[in-house]
Amino acid sequence: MPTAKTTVLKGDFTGSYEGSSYEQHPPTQGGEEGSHRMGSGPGHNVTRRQNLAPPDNVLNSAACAVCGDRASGNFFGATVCLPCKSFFIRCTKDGEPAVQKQCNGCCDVSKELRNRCQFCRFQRCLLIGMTRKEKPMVVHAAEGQELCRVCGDLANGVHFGIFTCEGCKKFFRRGLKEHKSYVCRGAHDCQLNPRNRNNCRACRFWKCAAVGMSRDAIKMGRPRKTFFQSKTDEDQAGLPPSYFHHKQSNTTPPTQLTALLDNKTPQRSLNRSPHRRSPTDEVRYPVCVPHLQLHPEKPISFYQWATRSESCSAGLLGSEPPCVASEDVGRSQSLPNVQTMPMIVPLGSVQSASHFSAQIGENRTFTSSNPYSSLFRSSAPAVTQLQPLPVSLRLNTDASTHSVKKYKGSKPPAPDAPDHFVSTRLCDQTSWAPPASRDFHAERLSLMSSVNDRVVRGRDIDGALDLSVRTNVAPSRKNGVCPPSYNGESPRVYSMQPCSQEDVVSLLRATTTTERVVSEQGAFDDVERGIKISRMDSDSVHDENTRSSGGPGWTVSHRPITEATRQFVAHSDGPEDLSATDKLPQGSALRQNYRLCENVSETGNVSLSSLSSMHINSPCQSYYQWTSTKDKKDLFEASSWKVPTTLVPSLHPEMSASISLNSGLGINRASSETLRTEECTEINYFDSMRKLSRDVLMSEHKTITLNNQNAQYTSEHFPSIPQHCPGSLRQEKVIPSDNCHSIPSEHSQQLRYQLRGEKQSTITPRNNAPFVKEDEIRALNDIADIMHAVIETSERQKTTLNPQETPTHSTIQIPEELTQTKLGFNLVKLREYWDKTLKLLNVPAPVDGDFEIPDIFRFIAKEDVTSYEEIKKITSKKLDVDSNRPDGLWLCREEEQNWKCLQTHMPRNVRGENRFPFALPGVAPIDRDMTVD
DNA sequence: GGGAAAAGGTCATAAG
DNA sequence: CTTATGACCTTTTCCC
Repeated sequence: MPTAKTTVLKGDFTGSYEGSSYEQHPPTQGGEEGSHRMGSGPGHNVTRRQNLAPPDNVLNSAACAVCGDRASGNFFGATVCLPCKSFFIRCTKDGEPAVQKQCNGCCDVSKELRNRCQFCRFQRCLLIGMTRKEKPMVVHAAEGQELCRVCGDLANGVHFGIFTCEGCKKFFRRGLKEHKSYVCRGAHDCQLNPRNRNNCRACRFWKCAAVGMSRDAIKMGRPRKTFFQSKTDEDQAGLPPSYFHHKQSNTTPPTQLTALLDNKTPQRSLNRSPHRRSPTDEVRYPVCVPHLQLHPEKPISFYQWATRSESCSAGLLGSEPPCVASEDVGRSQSLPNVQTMPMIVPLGSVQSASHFSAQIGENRTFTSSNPYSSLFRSSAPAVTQLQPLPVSLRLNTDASTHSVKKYKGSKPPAPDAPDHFVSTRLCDQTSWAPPASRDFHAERLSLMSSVNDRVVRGRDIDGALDLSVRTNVAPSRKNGVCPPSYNGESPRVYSMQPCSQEDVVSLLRATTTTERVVSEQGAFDDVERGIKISRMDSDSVHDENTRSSGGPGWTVSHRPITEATRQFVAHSDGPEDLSATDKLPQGSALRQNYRLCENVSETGNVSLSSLSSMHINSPCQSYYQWTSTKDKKDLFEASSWKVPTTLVPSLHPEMSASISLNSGLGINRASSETLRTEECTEINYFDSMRKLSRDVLMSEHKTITLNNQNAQYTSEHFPSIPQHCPGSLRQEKVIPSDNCHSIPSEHSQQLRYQLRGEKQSTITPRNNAPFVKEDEIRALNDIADIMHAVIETSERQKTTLNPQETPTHSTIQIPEELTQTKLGFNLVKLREYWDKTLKLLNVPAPVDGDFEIPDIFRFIAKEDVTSYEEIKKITSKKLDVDSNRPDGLWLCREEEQNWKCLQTHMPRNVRGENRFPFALPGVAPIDRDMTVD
């Protein structure tokens, strides 16, 4: 029988906490930690609200008690208009209002004059009784009552195995259900109480998990009678205390659980191992303790708890990766003992976590913060000698376009918009329609020309233009407002050119917008859009149909997976089952390494570009261990985007310091080299490329990038590598050091196999690879030869030029035809270009059809391959040309799908606590009201 | 099958 | 206008 619905009187807070044992506390002054506060819904009213709402006709005719304008309803305890409601919200948003008295206190606050004096208007609000009712910070439970283990509010039962209030129950359930990935804007140490529990969802969810809420702990139905009857005091020690209220008085001494939760000294011994429990001492309810769920037969560790599917799916571990390897791995003698690995737990949980760790026989240390995150600070002395860091940031143009569109909240470009991936950033900022007054072609030519001298340095080993050529900072921010440094005239290009801190911050803001969307809306919305802001610590977007390149923070990528990719991965040393990463602990280094394996483009090329550029030039490798927003913030503050000159003594002002190589032929193959300024010539550049390519292929120990989460593993198995060797071990190539060594990939492979529970056959990851090493070497040699030919051509051109007109830092111009094509990658034009090159080199060119550059170079050295048809046959790749594309030239089917996806998915307006930005050094926070009406 | 308890659903509401 | 929240309500699950 449904009960009659009650109508709630808006703003009626009377009766809150009536009948409860809450203590009424006056509101705190100045607010509590964190000024951010989510809409907390009816949470401020605890008792069921009465049907006290006046009839609509009464309300409609009522006047605002503040200004006399027509009231819109009852808000904050008074009948007021919307402007006054908003005014009151603004005044009380961050604690006490900041309005100062600058009058005699008798100003007219009528409708017409209400904006004249904020002080008097706010006084009027207070006078009529407007108030924000909040829950008390501390709640005391009466007899028989339990407090919520998460926030301390009154619990109304056991939810997910733990006594919680209704709100936390619902909150936790939502978190699990909706795959939310919350971000703490603080230090993951937000204190939770009934009043501020909505301030930080990340910490609230962490707390929920930390106290043991879990789907595994769900106990449906009626508890067994024997559950209460067969327990001795000792056996009851670890049980939720409320269960004993059914059988005994509430004077039960503190149990292990309550003692830990309340930080009291338990009266019973805490050293009993759960292993000692008699099998007859059946505990039907999982005993939930902080970080551990003890089970009589099979105690599980915090790690096991943390890596349960729900914990992972909820993104719990993504925000602060607490572990590096699995328990199974830990049992191997040849692998690190995870029992002793430091484990990261939420702040305030160290003691209890350590306690229970010891209780079940673990000898593990716990820390509340990433012990590695501060490593870069330990090398801070060099910060005294700083020079601006020529950061090379990359944004995929198409992805940044996505970003803009999403954030702008405007429609995607019209289907007939030409060159949408490029031109949208040049489009009208609100309609996405190409303005008739603008010549896109000319603009792009101008853009390309402006960076032409740098573009050549972005040319990849395979001759393709580096993606960063087409990188720009999207004129982001909502409603078309651009980042502060964006002048609105032409797209700012961040492409192999020095960026100022302001530029970086601008880019950061532009991209973080999307990141926030990703983290807030969850992975699966964005999978549909095929967008991700990659973070090495985040797997928020993960779907078998989408791959994103892992990047140091800001790589925006869109990379659909094709069957060809799967095949490639299957025949490489990557995992056969791409979805296998789901089985790995989220946020763990292993998973990240796995993702490197997945970092395969639709061309079958393994992209290591995300590992190549930025982090090498960064003052430390900490980009790879960004585990939270705070980490990023700290990194900003510590590095100030400068690099110790002692580390990079002679950076080329434009070229950055590193040259990296994507082998394109397999994972775990990368090499890099630093060029000094005087060495930064094209010849040296390509010589280095050639050298690197051979190094990559010839090296017995394929370098594998490990981040600091692997430091523990590294130190145990490679004692010569200091544990504090920051970040990527490939750093050895940048900062030569006797202390840094590369990691044989076999070990990584070994880990993978063990983690997957598979038998490791032979550690020859390339056994099934389609090419043998010699082929690759020849192919890369040919590539290098091609590049040399290009250089020679350029040199010949240079000699014909007037020396005074010769560019000082570049002589190779982008072929004009490339600049006129979509992203410079029009296949027809590109093929023409390459045909010329190949002809120059007297290399058989493909005869027909579309082609993919990597394939060309992969097979070019195979003597038995004489036509592109054979190449296609071997690679089994198909490039579908579809006339439905606006310009009639789909690159592939995925592009078409993306295009259609783009059209069907509208961006969402996102609010909430994850709203960017946090304060960045030296830059004023973004004005959230920065809108264009 | 009844009872008990928690999971799960609904929707008014605060807040922006 | 959107969103998150949580008090209340309904359904599910399990024990007796």
